[in-house]
Amino acid sequence: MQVIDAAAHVFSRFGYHGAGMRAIAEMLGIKVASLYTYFRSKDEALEVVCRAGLEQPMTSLRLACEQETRFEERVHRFLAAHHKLIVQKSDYVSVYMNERRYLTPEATVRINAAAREMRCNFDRLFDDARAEGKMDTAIPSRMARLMLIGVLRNITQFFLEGPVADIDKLVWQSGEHFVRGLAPRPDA
Amino acid sequence: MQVIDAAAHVFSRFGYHGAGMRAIAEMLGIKVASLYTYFRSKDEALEVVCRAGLEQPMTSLRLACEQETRFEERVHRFLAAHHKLIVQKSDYVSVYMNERRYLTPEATVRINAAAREMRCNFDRLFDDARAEGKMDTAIPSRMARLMLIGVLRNITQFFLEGPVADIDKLVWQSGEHFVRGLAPRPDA
Amino acid sequence: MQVIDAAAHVFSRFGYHGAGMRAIAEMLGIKVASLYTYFRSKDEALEVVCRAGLEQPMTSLRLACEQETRFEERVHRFLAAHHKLIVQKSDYVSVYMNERRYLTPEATVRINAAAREMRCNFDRLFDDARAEGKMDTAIPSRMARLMLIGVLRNITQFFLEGPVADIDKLVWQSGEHFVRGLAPRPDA
Amino acid sequence: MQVIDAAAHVFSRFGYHGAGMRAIAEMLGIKVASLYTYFRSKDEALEVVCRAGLEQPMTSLRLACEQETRFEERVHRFLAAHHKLIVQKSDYVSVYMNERRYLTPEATVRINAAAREMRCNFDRLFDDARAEGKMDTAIPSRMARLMLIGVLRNITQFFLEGPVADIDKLVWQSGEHFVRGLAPRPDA
DNA sequence: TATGAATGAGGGTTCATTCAT
DNA sequence: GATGAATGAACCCTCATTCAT
Repeated sequence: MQVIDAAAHVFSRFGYHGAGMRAIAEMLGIKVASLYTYFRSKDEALEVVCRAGLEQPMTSLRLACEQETRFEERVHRFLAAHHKLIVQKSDYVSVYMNERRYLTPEATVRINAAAREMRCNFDRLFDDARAEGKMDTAIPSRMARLMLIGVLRNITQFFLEGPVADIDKLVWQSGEHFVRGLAPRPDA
Repeated sequence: MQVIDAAAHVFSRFGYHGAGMRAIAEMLGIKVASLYTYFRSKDEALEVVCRAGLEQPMTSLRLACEQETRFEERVHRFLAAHHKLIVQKSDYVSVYMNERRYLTPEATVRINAAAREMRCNFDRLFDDARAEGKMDTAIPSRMARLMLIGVLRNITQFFLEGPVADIDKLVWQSGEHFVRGLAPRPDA
Repeated sequence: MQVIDAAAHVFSRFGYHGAGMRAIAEMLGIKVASLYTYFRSKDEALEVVCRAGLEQPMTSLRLACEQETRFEERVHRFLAAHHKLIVQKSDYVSVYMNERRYLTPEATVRINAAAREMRCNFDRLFDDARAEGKMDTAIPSRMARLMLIGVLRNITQFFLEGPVADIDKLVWQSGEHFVRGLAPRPDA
Repeated sequence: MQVIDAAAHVFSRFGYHGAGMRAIAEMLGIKVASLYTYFRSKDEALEVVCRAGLEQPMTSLRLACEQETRFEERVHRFLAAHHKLIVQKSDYVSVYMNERRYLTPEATVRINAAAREMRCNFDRLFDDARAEGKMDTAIPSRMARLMLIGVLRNITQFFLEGPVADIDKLVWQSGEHFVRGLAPRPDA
């Protein structure tokens, strides 16, 4: 097991402040002092995990947009990819979502720079949707973005809180719900 | 300032494990040892805060359902009440949302019992919506509930992460989006 | 035994970096964590000790100058007082002499401010000596001061390095030597 | 740069306990583990540095005594040589003076054996001075030795604590003061 | 009610050192 | 000769908690 995976897992499970270096070390079967061969500090470990937790969904979004042209399909594909991602790497995503606020100020700046790129990708997605006539023009991209992130957060959180039986269905219906909610009013 | 408010604020700001009794005491202008006059342990303080953070939204929901009959209005009123609530008491809500996982196993049981009551209120809301013809019958109540909780979480989180300029608009559009997404397909 | 005495003793014996909080605690018969009731950090403890180690010789010098008028007597009285001081409080003096370089930059500034006052007292001593005709006018006050501090350092160091048999004699002869060395050339 | 020079520099700058192997390695541009190719342990490095720090002044003293016959000149030459030495190799001298107390007991024994030889050289210097009529017969050689060592320590310390403007003058006047202070009383 | 003092446990981190490569 | 990885021990310090006052 990779050292950084162990860190992600432990941070995800116990929270950054609730997690001890000891727990990470034990999970790897090494001694605490040895961890410092792999990262300089707990802070840094958090940053590395957060960066991965941010970049993986970014990749999902980019791929979904590249491989699909229709808005609904893009959304569904993005959410499906995200679902697959959290099944395999939920730790990273959940740490990014729930623990990034404990990043060092400097690390926050660095992470935010990367996050800005993701926002651009979202905005492009919604611009395209509007061009397709799939999106109520009264809804600004920013709102749509915040709400889609909310969907992500929701899926992730329910996945983490305990095994949700039909999470596939939750994912699909969340996507469907999101798309429908965005659609222009039929009477307009 | 109330002792429990201070605890809520500190837990919200630094996370349960990131928060020290010292921070709570300093906020009240008393010494750490004095805190134990007000609660038996840090654990207990968390439970009290979480309970309040759960019950206040419950009240909002109950009131919204009592005072309104139309589904859309109920949702908007609920979200508006929630918005008002987090402006005043965001600490409690955010602690319930983000820190309840650090509750003692026993406390978790107690809190979950209360949470079950809220789930019932949600289910009634959606049963009524279906009766009103405002909700796609293919969507189970449970899904709708999870998604509405997601909306709550989203609003709360964005409020906390920093002052969102037009949060009123986010609240209203989140409600509108939620309602629309739930609506039966026009072609059905 | 006072907590700060223990710190002074341990710093003096093992050096600041060679000394552990454990050693201080053991000397007092308390646990390490309890030390932090008395000072905020090891840094701060060093500053307190250094301050005392600086102020006590300052007092000796002031008293010697107040109680005596003749230069030689002032020097002898000062050295004798210093000798008495290091018999009782050698720890403080030696820490000031040997460990003050490990002070925090901020603490260094604070200590140096106090040290400047002592330099003034020295300068006054030598001005008087010159007026008395006891001092070669070719020797600047600053030089004389540096050399007298050297004498202090010497006495202290020999005291610390192991019991010097006739330290009284060393003190007296150091003083005598210092005074004589300063005297104007007889043929001048 | 020689490995032992780096050790001397780091020990001098941070103190033996304040210095880490890492600092020495970084100064040489190698990794910590590689240091152990050059010495067996930190202890041993300290001993090597101390030995050099002791032997170099010994050489100065021997040369000064060989090349001069008059007492005053010997002292001045010795101090001048010492001054020149600390300009080039202050690290070694300062480590010997300030850090030798952290030597292993066994190393201490070895160093002290070498130091005894230096004491003999001093004693010879003062015996000659007395024969020349340059030294008050009431002052034992041992006292004179302790005081001359004090002068050395003083010069070294002031040099280290920061650039002293006219250190040449301090050196010369220290020597002059030392010699004069030792001289027999004119009325005797 | 309030607190100063004390503490066991544990926090993250650095240390000097070894050893297989 | 050089080093990455590993480690036991120690580092300073903070933690939540108790208790006599």
